[in-house]
Amino acid sequence: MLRTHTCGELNKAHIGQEVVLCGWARSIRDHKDIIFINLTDCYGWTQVCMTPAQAAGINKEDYLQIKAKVIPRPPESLNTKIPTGEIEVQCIEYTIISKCTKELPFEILDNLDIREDIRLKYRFLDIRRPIMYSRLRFRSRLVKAVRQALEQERFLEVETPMFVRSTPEGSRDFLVPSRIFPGQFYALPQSPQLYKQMLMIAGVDRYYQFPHCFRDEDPRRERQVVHTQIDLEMSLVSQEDIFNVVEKIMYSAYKELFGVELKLPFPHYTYYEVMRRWGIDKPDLRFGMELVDLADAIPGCGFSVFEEAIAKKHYVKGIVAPGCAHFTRKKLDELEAFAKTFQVKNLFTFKVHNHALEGNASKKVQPQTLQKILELSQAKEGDLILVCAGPYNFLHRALAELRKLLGKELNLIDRSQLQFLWVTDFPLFEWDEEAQRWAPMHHMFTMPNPKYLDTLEQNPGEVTGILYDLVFNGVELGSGSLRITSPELQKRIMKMIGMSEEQAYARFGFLLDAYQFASPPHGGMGIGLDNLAMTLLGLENIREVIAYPNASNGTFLHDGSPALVEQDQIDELHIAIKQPKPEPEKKA
RNA sequence: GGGGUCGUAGCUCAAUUGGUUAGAGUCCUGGACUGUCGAUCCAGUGGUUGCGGGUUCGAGUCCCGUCGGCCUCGCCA
Repeated sequence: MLRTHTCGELNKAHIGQEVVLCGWARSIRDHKDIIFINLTDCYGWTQVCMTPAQAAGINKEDYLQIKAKVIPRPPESLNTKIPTGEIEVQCIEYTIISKCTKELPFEILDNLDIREDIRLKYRFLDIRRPIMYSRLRFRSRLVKAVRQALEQERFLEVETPMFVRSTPEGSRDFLVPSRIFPGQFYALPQSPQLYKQMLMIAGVDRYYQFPHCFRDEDPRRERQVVHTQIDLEMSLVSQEDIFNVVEKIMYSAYKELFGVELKLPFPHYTYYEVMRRWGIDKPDLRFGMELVDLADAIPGCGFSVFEEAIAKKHYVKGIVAPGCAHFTRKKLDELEAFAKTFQVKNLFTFKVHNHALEGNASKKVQPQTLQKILELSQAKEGDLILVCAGPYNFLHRALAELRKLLGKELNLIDRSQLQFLWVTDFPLFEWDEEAQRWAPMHHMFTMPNPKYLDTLEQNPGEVTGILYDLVFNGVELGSGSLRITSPELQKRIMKMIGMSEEQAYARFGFLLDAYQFASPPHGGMGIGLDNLAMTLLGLENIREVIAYPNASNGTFLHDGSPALVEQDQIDELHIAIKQPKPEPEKKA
């Protein structure tokens, strides 16, 4: 090794020793007769003292190897903020191993406020910042804790293919053209789903992996085109068995990372219960403001918007914003505009004033209705009631987002709480308006709840699956299901979503075949690792926990991909590039 | 694909109603200074105002287009 110690480990015990340290010169403080340099590596930093003659020619971020003697600091110069703060090292001799010859695009500081694309382009400098290194380390420890918990439970780590058959269902595939077979393509896996199922058929019994998953969809704050999962699958299990294992994983992670012992088991709620009470399948239970169903107040209310909603079997529901009756017209307009981004057509507000309701819609409904709304909502003096009328999905989404927004703005969230929960019994299908057919909510290999087995086809919308999500503080960490292992049942499901047997075999023949060779019943779960790391750190940008993330347009700024390639390479792949037509020149 | 917002020195920002030579902090360079620790003090370098058009006597500022960042809706079994 070119060093005897790291820059973070020297302390009083080393005083008098001669050591060799390597690191970057992060801060150079010249006091004429003595020069201080913070020699830094990812483990910390050590103050190096140099004479003016020695320090000549050293620039910030030069990479140095320093032979030095460990000496105590003068009592008035102790630095209690860092572990090495009781000592410093007196430079004996040094080598500049590598010069920093360019001006830094930004300073290597933890509290940095610059455009993110610059950080992404110079990611190697960004990661030199201690806060970024600590996030990578956090993630590494998280993976280690999860792995330990899984190994403890006799899971076997198995890698699944990175080149797979394209499955046009679900999200868009990334495709890789075949050189050897013109016109044929590999796909990068959206998830290892089918391959882990086949591992169960293979008798692996308990599988896990931290696979990369590729989805060619527009990225988001909490989403990447390439993300990492904690993926697992188990044979011979009930839903509860999987919950147990995942709870152990989360327990292990919390213990390792925060020294906190989570309370197990996590509570369970059904999908329809969380939708009814919080309007969303991943509710944040750290604060109240549950949705209130106002349907009972509507008959005879005199307001056509409400009455028509009920007549159409839509909903009229609301939430109570505590102490918000003072909101200005402008603020209420903002809330309405916010709600409308979620495709509801209206938002009505009622202020509780002198134990009566006032507000934009209060004159449109009968007085007895107002009284009923007040009772149903249990709103108190000074509260604001926000009411929406509309179809199930849009209405619940809008109210849930309003609840989330107000919970944040009104500071209602108790940040000391760790609200894990399981959401179970999701519907198996959802109606695809565009395609005019039923589509699987999760994926088509999900086991329906047994009680619907005889009547699947009669009312697909009511069928629930053995299908569950793990939710934490309003964030969906992962989802999973028990799988269909019967080829007959699988065929029925495929037929229900409008897939002919021919199509099914063309796409999934390998899996359907496999299930004809006898399979143990099995199920599993996938948890988004990036998302989990971000959430546990309380961050809101997934790129902060990924070494080389993509920017929000899906490009990678650290190496400039995607990029053009040589025509030869394209020719070898037997493909032609169809350039978008250039815009016609505008007349002057 | 839609909407919002931003783009001025390496970085973070300012620049009055469209009006003189586009400023400040920081970084960098040089100098001063026995103890700093994101040192301090002094001086200096540093600009195609993202790019292309247009309006105007005059554009960082107004208009059109375009490119890029971030957020968001759609999308994401």
